[in-house]
Amino acid sequence: MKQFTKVMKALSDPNRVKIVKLLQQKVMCVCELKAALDIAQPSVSKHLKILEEAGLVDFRKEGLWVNYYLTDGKGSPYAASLLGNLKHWLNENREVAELVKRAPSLNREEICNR
Amino acid sequence: MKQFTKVMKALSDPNRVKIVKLLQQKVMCVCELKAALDIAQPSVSKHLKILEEAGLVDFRKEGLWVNYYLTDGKGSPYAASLLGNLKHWLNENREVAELVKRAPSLNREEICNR
DNA sequence: TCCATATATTCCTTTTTGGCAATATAGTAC
DNA sequence: GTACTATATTGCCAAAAAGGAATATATGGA
Repeated sequence: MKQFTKVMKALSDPNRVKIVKLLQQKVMCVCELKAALDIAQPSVSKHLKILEEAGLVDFRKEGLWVNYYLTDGKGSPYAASLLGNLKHWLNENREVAELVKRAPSLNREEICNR
Repeated sequence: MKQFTKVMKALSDPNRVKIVKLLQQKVMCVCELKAALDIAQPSVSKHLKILEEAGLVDFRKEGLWVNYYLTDGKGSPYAASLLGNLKHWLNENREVAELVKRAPSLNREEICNR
């Protein structure tokens, strides 16, 4: 039950849903997500932790950067199912569409360190 | 986006998930759900309203009773998908299994009015 | 070693949520 | 009309959650 409600709660926040939609495009570090969402860095970190604990995202440390990516859902059938559905859900949403369109042009070297 | 997060939020609370699992068994009134969940009546009503606004449940007034049932999901593709998945999800959960097992023996005439 | 950078954690504030008691509303029976 | 019952709404409190500023940690380079 807890495993299920964690996935639901993780996806009940718009910024976390946006993070998922962004990570569908490419692996991203915290400061790229911060730039895309325009919220404070600690908020991004906190959201990512919630998504991670729900089994929706995972990360790899690479140098100074921490690269986040969507899981394959192996850790949670609920996460797997929702991630699958979210591949096509919300693509027509204006806000999401704009975020996603801008995602490829995000460049961490330009964005971070300011 | 709001339509989606509403469904997620509605299903992020254990008592609301239990209500869905109970309504999979049969149409139930508020006091039956109150008895099954062992929480106060206003809490049940509030949970039901949240589920209703997410498009997960609907109701029919019949005399004094208000009978709640799961929607067919026509109102929301997200609700439809989750309701579909919840037909098989969580059936192995101990708490849910016990609730579901007891659901058929709930008798509103006996339970209410006390 | 010291400095700079990317991220995580802590702390605090504001908002939201879940719970219940009390009250209001709606329907039924008399 | 009154009395009774099922449910909804209101009001309040405590706990949880989201936000950000400040601080701590970790890594890389001089």
